[in-house]
Amino acid sequence: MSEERKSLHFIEQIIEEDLANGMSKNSLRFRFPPEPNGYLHIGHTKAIGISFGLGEYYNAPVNLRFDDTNPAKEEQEYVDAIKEDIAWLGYKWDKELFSSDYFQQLYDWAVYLIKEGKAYVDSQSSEAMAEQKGTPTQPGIDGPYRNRSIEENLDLFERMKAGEFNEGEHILRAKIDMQHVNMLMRDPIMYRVLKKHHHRTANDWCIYPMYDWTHGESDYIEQISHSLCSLEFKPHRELYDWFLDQVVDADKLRPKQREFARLNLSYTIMSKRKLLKLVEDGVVNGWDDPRMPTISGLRRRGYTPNAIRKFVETVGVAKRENIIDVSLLEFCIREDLNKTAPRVMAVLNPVKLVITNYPEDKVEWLDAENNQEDESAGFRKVPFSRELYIEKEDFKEEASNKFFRLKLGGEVRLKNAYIIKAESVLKDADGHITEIHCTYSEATERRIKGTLHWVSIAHAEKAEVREYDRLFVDEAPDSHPDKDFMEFINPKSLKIIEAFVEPSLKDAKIGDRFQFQRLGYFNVDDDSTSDQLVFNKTVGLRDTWAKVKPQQTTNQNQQKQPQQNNRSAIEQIKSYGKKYDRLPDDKRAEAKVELQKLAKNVSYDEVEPLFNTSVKKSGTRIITMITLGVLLKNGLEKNDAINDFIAKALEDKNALLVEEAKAIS
RNA sequence: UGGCCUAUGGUGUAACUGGUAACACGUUUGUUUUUGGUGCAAAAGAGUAUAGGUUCGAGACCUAUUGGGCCAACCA
Repeated sequence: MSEERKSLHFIEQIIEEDLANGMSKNSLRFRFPPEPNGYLHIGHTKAIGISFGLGEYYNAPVNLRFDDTNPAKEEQEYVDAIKEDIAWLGYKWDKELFSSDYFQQLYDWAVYLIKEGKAYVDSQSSEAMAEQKGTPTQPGIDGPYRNRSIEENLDLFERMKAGEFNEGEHILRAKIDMQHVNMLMRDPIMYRVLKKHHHRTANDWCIYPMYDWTHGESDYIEQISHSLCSLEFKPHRELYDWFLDQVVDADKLRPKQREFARLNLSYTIMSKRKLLKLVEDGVVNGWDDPRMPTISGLRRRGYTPNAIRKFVETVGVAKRENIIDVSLLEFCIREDLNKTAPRVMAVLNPVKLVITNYPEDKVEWLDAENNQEDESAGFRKVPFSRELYIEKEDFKEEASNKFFRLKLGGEVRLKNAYIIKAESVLKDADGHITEIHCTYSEATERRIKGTLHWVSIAHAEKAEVREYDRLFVDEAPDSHPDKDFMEFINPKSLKIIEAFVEPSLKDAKIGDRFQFQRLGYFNVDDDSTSDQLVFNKTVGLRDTWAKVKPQQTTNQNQQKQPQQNNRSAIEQIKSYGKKYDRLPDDKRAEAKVELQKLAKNVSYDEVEPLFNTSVKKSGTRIITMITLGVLLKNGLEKNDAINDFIAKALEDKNALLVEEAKAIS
């Protein structure tokens, strides 16, 4: 009946509008333009998801364009890695292109601009140019070379291209306006001399175009309809349009740049430069370290393309700064893996358990369900014997009845096997438990509260398990102006464990994903070999028990109060105004106390404007009255404005207001 | 001493373009369960930064204020 209309995000709305205004659906075309100077990270997946997602939604082509205009930083290795990552995410690009494909066209256009008197060669030092450029609040001034003749500019530019000059001697600038309010419009640089080998054009060029000169023109050459980028490029739009104005043909499609807020994830960083530092300083073991927020890191960690795509879809597209909680990412991967990952038993922190009434040489191969979420997953056999490992955490000699696990005299179910009862323990000289002695019962139909996972010691495979914690201990490590992000590195982000896993895992292949029951999701790491299994912990299961038991620190998201502490007292008082008269009695009393405290830090000048508050906003008038009361008590003299305000309040319909007014009249 | 962008539960996004705030995560509770997982059900949590205005009616429009972000690389 009611067609479920998916609400469109603002970029889709812009496109819909363009379509409605006559743009053909066939001319829709997008692009994703990474610079091949590093690996793609989770932040890029948002940009990828938007452009490629739009391509899928409108059935329009999406180009993959490498923005390779700075040979000093770019390498083929990164080109290859980026392609691998995008393909892994499951997106298909239409054409693979490079900005360097357009170097000749860009050069020709630059010559044209010079001939039109819209570009010139500047021969000053970068310092001198920076000085003339002014600041955001101060206009720039024209440089001495700004009015060189067209002939001289043409000659110089040609010689720049021919390699006659060293880096830094000359540059080509657009001639726009040195007084422009937008810094980027103050004669931006179009070309610089760079005597560097380029990963694709080798030594064909020794002048390279700058981003602004390249990007819009490349979009135009490719006939990109909507060029989407992150918010920090907003000021570039004006220049993007200016450069386009110089070359566009009215018959051809003119690209539009639009900007969205980039993705930020709590407890991590997204800057390529900073990620590179983590790699170079050996904080992590490479770009694909499972702790890295790179796509390759997440892949190695065991994340699935589906989960990442779901995540990007869930965070949405808007224009305000955001920090998304990692718990959302974790939710997405759990949701996916829960449906697909085979269940398996592994013990990470073992303690030996002996079933005293089970024959010593007996072995049973029991049926275990592979995945109860997936009927087709079937069953496997797991070996059961007299001596097992269970998790240390799953046994306590004594515990409250909130503890559903094994305790002396208590019963518990062994997953896929029998019910056991703990009878006694053996301890070493230090009092550590070395063995738990139990008896078992084959009557498994009974209701039993706890179920434990286990492995048979004789049959278990040893495996290395790598457990990861977040890389940073701060929610936003690179947002502190006075502190370096490296200060927040979590020294315990990697924990290597010798674990025991059930024998069916012997044949696990690199990349295989499992749920270790009751523990979490794990995948087989690239380092795994035929004699040594290595697992990464992708993410733990949701663990409501962990919240109940006394937590020893770790970085729990401590509930932070709405940070109004740094807001001024009057601002805080005002925020009470909205709700004050709707508060229940007890809360209102508390609020009043708080208000009176805040009022001590408020001056009369701050309160007076509130006297004009419209009659219908009684809450604001009440809090104003209370604040005023405090001021009067502290020696403020009544004046006409105050008397007026009180007099009006006394006649008001609102009983609370009348009451407060009476109190100080 | 500027310009541009932005402001909705703890977090992220919605609100059919002006009709009284919804969805997801997170949290809590109940239930199911041979995973303290999953599933199912429910609850709490914002009155939309502040003030003024337009309007019968504003989260949405206008004005001012406040907070946050971006802009001065021969980087992208």
